[in-house]
Amino acid sequence: MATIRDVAKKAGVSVTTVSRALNGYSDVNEKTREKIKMIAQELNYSPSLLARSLVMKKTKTIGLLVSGLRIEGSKDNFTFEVLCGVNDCAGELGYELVLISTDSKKQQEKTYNQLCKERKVEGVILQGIKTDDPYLDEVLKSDIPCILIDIPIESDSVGYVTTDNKGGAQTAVQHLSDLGHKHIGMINGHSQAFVSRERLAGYQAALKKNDIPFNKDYVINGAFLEETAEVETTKLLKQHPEITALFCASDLMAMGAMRAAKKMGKTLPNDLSVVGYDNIILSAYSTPSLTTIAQSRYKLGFEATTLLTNMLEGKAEEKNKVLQTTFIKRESSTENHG
Amino acid sequence: MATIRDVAKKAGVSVTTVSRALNGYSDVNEKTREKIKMIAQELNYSPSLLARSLVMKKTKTIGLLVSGLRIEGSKDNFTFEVLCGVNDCAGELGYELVLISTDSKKQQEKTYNQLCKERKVEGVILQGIKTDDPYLDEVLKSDIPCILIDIPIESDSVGYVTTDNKGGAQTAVQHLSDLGHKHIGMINGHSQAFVSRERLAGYQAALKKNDIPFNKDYVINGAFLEETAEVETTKLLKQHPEITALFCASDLMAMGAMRAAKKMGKTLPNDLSVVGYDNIILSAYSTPSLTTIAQSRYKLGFEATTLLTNMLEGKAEEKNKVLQTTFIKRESSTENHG
DNA sequence: TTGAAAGCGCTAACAC
DNA sequence: GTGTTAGCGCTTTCAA
Repeated sequence: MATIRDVAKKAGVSVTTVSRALNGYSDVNEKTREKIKMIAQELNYSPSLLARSLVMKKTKTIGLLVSGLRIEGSKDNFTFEVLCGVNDCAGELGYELVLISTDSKKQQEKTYNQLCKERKVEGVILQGIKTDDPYLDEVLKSDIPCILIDIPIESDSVGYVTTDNKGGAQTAVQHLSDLGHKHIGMINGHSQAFVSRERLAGYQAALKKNDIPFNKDYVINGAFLEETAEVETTKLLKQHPEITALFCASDLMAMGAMRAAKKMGKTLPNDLSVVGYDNIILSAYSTPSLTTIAQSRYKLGFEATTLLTNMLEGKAEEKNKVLQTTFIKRESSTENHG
Repeated sequence: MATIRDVAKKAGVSVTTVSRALNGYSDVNEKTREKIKMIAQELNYSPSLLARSLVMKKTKTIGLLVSGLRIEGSKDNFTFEVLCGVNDCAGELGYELVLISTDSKKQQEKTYNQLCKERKVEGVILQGIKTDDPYLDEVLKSDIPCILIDIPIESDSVGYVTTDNKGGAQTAVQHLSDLGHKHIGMINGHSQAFVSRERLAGYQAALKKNDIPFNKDYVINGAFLEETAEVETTKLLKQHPEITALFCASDLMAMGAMRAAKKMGKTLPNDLSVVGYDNIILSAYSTPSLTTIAQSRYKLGFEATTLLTNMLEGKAEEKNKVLQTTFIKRESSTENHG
């Protein structure tokens, strides 16, 4: 591995000059610069980002900290699409990206701060964390700039990006109401998710607006899991056969819910209208295809990175961003025939 | 940020001792070690991996170099699942993971060697690269240890991991033949993919074994894209209405092929049997669900990492691994009714 | 069992 | 314009 010294020696100049030449400083003779560039190329030299970071105390690196990076994630692709967004934005802005994944086991070994300081990431984007995760406290106490995805908390060093979950949910339920449904159930995620609370609020708001009384027995948790949603939906529909429509807090749970309904002998969407949330790939391919609220995970990642780098570079802008959702009508919702 | 010096000062010892104490060397008084550990914790000290790597000339970091990390990848999840496998294995073995993504634009700016040397990755896993990509030459010339995914090339510093593509394809086509199909088309990927060549070989082998003549007009390329496959399938089926079965080199293309058939008024699987390759999530949810050859992208990533770290640690083992596939029967294939 | 000193590859004051 | 020097935070000889 050629170092800066090798280049300097061969060019007959000092390492300083090489450094300056290669980094585009103006106070260096153009001829010298050319020569140095030539030699650098000859020697196949590339500067060590390590050494540079050490002396500059800047790594130009951000970390994407994912809690629970698991293969199951491929069903909704949340993490992957966020990653794409982060990667694209970071790339554009010249930041390196390191992927930090943790799970409860790892978290016992290393604190959030350790994880970040070790690798000298300048800032962090946090995805997939529950509101009762101990890391969240650490994040808020830490002075490492951080953007939370889908957790609307803000502090000096912490911002967030999320979508208009309440609005999205409201749109979904309004749609069902517009179709004439009066008995609308909800399959929510879990209480440790902000988005679940918001989506529930949206559900309630829509009911209220349409003078439909809120019945708490109509709302169950599916843990954002397809299987759990299937099981819970079966229970719900058995207990409340008057339900003709379901709003699910995720498309994946909607898949489970639809399967449950089918297994009970219901015909979709005639016997049961279902609206999901997310617009995952599957939702366009299922039978019936799923009416849903689309949110762009990619944008979530991209905007998170924009916010984070703004923070890092001291640009005094907003530290949070709320993205809008889009309603997508497909086959799984239809007029109330009940 | 507390440094090793801060700890040393507070503990009243030299930095050398702190280093030794914290890194578990035996030649340090246990009492001193305890004291140092205490103080380190107090100061919230975590050693700078940067500085350590610089002096040790070891980063314990591997890079996952992905060519074309794009949101479209969420349809087949190839990259994501490989990433999960790499991440899990790297985590187990104590390696850091950096994600390096390139595209043709970036490649003009930086060579493969630059990309890797800059970040001081000790080894690389390469995914998503075509056989005519200029990076591939560089990889083979470079002395940076590298594992290629799905490109069976080996050299001193290069190994690979792939699946038994020929065998998988053969199984798929044998299945169609067993169902009585005589006119079996193939939607292949593109010629710049080794897997395409292998799968074609498997297709031909199965035909031969069953005394079905090979007709090159029956094989078309769908570029591994759903839309292209749809367009090309339409042409193929119009030109050769005698075809009753299709083997597709990817599930995604199988989706396109099925859509094409449906649009032509065919009933699936009665008018046309389709077998895919990959076992992506979608294949279980489509209508009809897709018979396919399953390959584990996760294992691909995991095994790649195992091979790579073995190389890095000088363990003289095989530098390649071929994983087996699994045949998965679903609804899209049935007996020849033609 | 501990410490002093050198050095990893680089950048940045400060001279000249 | 260019070189000298110091130092980023750490590990590792070599002495003591």
